[in-house]
Amino acid sequence: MARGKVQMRRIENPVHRQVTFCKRRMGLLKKAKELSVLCDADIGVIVVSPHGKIYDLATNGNMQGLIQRYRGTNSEMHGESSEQNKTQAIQQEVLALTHEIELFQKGLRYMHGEKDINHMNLGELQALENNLEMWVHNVRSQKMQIMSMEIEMLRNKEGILQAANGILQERIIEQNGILNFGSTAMIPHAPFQLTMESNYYISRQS
Amino acid sequence: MARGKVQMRRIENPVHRQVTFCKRRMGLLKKAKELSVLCDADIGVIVVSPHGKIYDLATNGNMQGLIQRYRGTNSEMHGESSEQNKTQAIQQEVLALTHEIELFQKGLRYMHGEKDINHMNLGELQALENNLEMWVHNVRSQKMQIMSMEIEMLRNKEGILQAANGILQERIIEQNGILNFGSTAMIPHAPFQLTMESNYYISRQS
DNA sequence: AACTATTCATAACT
DNA sequence: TAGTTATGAATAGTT
Repeated sequence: MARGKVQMRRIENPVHRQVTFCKRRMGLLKKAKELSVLCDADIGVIVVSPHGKIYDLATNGNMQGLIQRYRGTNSEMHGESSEQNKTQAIQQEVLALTHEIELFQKGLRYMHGEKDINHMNLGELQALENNLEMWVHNVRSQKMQIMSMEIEMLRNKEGILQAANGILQERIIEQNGILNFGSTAMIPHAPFQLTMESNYYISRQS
Repeated sequence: MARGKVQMRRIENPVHRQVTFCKRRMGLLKKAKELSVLCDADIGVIVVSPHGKIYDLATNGNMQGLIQRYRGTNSEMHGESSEQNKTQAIQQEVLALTHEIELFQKGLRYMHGEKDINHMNLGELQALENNLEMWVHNVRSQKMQIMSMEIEMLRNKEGILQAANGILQERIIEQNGILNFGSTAMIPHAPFQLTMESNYYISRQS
């Protein structure tokens, strides 16, 4: 927000990230307090740093009570027959999270092949991220290169055949002249039509 | 903060207070999201309006897991522990699954570009999954199809030219016979060599 | 940690 | 309720 617009993505430089974390965390908590005072609202903020350190703010000084209220509205299962219901709810949560993980696995499966992403740490994932960009690019250029070579080879062959064709026609005309044949109409032209647009498909792909 | 400095105390005018609550609440949640993205932090915000309405944000999409972690560090504040003891194993499982999801999110981050995967719901993730599979497949088959058409066209052309070549050579031989020329050695064969392996590059890519 | 040049958030207004 | 604008606040990059 100053000295240049900031991109809304993870700050890669660890020092910058740490400094920004400090500054913005303070700003966030300040904003929360202000909102609480100005509008008489009850606010809780929990911030977990990348290293697992927890910072929190509860404007009424009681985060537990806030969490109670939160859980109360989001899963009307607090209070009465607490234990069994809570266990059930948490089990459902486990189910939901497991399902979510399966979705992620599907999303990732196509790109990591044999390696089990479950056993990759953050560093490996970062490396994977970098490698994938190159991977996609390399596979495509490899395929492109192979097919381009094939096309070039076929075009060369086409050129050779055209030249041969021309020479042969010339020779026939020449021989026709020697024989004093009245016409060259016997030489079929239609099958030798070579004016089709070779670059049509290639140019369309750009 | 605009059009005059605001006093940091409860806004008495109910209308002003409600408007400010709306605006600042949105601002607070935005700031929380930004901090989460920029610094790779995990943030939960709970806002309870004066009328008891609850607004919340969990940057990892899972407030429960966040609360679990929060309680983990402040467990001594939790009072009666029978409940927690009986569900502790499951809660830890939730924690582990939440962490696992975070890893997947990081692994996936490279491919969604601008969109913040932290704020995508399951439906959006499902759509992303489907789209990615189609995306990779479509781009590749599109390119493959175009180049295959080009190759096929060139091969057809090659076939036509070969046929033409054959016919022309026949005709020359025939005419040579008519002319009673001693040999056909004048017809150059080398440039017409057609035995090179057309499928070499194509077969290599499989 | 302190300092600005900028961008951002928002109070008042429409 | 939503949109605009003048102004104060937050903060990114720098020292």
